[in-house]
Amino acid sequence: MKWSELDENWCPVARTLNLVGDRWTLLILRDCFLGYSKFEAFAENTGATRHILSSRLKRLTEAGILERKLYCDRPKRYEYVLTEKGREFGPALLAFRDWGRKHLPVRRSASTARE
Amino acid sequence: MKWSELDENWCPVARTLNLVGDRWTLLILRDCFLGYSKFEAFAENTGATRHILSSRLKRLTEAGILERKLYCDRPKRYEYVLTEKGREFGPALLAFRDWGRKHLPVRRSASTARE
DNA sequence: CTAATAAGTTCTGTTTTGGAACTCAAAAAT
DNA sequence: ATTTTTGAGTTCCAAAACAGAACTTATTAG
Repeated sequence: MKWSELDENWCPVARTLNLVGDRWTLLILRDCFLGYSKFEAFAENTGATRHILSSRLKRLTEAGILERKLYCDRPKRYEYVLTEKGREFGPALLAFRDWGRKHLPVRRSASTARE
Repeated sequence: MKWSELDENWCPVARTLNLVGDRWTLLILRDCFLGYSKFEAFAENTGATRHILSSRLKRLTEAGILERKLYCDRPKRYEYVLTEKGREFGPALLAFRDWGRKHLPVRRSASTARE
């Protein structure tokens, strides 16, 4: 089955997955909720290659989840910010976070006391 | 970055994605919540190839999200059922469902009145 | 003039995936 | 008694996606 055929799937979970259900896309959205908006920041925080980042940001923008805004005119520089539609995806990420906190604790070396 | 390096990621969202953050895995879990448990049912409902299904079920089982149970002795037949850990993933899927219902309505041909 | 920064694009080699066919064991149908 | 069917996978190959690094473009800073 081609992934794109899920567009018209009767199941709203499947339709959602078709759009944002891949590894990097969800990490990019996490970054957005953490307040990041720049290409370089996404690259650094998610670990995605610039290649993939580029394709995912394009998709999220076309889907109206992110908006590509000019924040510097010369030279042209763009950033990506959540739209209302994108912000409403927050609960899904919180559910992931909560489940991960509870079921996938990280054995933390003393030096990395974050989270 | 290798995906497996996310195992020890400081971010619980990233750790969760490492385990279940791919297309087919989440559809399989959806099926589990809908009450399906058989290999053939997953194959039919998700549209995943048997190849991928096999690998994802293995991963979910090893992670303690599903349990592989013998339900027929001769011939040997196994089914996959959610563990408590797996059931607690429900809220995440509900969040996906809700977002999909709201933001990705399907233009429905009269014949497919479901959902 | 040279280097640095930001946001990408291009290139190449490795992985993962899609799709179909095949296996195995036992039961049901002809 | 053979053939077909069922369920749960495994194997094979071509096609698609991905990782990593290098390159581009525009402009400012040293």
